[in-house]
Amino acid sequence: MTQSTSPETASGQEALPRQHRQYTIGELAKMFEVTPRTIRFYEQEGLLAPRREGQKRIYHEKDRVRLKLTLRGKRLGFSLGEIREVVMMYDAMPDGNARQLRRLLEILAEKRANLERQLEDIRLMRMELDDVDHRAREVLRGLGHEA
Amino acid sequence: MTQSTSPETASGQEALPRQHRQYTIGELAKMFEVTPRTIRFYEQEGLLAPRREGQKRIYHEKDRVRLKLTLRGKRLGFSLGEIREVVMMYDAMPDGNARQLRRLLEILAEKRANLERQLEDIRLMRMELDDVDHRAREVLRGLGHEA
DNA sequence: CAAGCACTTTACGTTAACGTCAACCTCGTC
DNA sequence: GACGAGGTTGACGTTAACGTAAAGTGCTTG
Repeated sequence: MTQSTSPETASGQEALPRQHRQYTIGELAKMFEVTPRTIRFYEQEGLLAPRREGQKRIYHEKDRVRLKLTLRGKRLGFSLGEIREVVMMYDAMPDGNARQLRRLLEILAEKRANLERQLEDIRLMRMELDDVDHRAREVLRGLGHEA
Repeated sequence: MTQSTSPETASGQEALPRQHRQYTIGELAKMFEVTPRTIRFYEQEGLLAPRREGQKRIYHEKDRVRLKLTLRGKRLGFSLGEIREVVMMYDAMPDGNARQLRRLLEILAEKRANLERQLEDIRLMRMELDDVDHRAREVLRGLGHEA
């Protein structure tokens, strides 16, 4: 179940030249287990900018990667706004002026600091989980022996 | 600035026996850089249960630790509900029945899995930040030389 | 051609996690 | 005894990140 879109979708795609692969909104949605609504929302927030073919949105590799990064950022607790900051500046880099670039470096430093703190938080949280786990198991053992 | 409450607050506390330390809501708030409102909200959500002295809330070490854990959980993206699940079950452990304990172990496993994924996310995110960083620096160097 | 499916826009609804404001107590102190 | 610094309880406001429902477009399939 949940076929996902890895096996050729039995449409007109054979040994696709890779990189030119296109996706519909529904395909991307299944791929990442989000709803189309979410994807449209990210577009509205300036995180994606798929081409249009008539009305319909057409997504390419670049869009897919962006979505992937966006979701990863979300899992790490970044807001869509923060994610946009980095992603957009990254795109604007080649012709970016010095001020923009420095600003980008600043943001990156912030993010990195954030990640480091999260690492520490995870370390601590793990220890506490271990602790609770041990206690729970011990109590369970106790229950087993007494009954 | 931001005196925080580490130095004796010049009240009636001298060489405090540690552990019996009490806190007002405002003290805790400053300590953790949250507002009193936030702390009251956490209480309302069942995450804290300070004693009362008349009207006023009095917090002890245990409450402080709980708040600390709660905020750490938040930084890791857990919802208050999730945090409550673990914290409350932890408190109910000693006299917990087997089913409850097993349920607790389940939850812990979930949380741990979550943390592992976050670790991986952080690893990847770091690499990408490094990448963007390098590119930005290079572009900056280029700008310096040409002008 | 009618039905069904995937897509579209528009717009209002929802939830979590607080912020903000009003109106009130209760100290110590000037 | 007025006052300011903290504390208290409502109660309503706000923001982010979507969910959900309505109403329409376009293809292809029985």
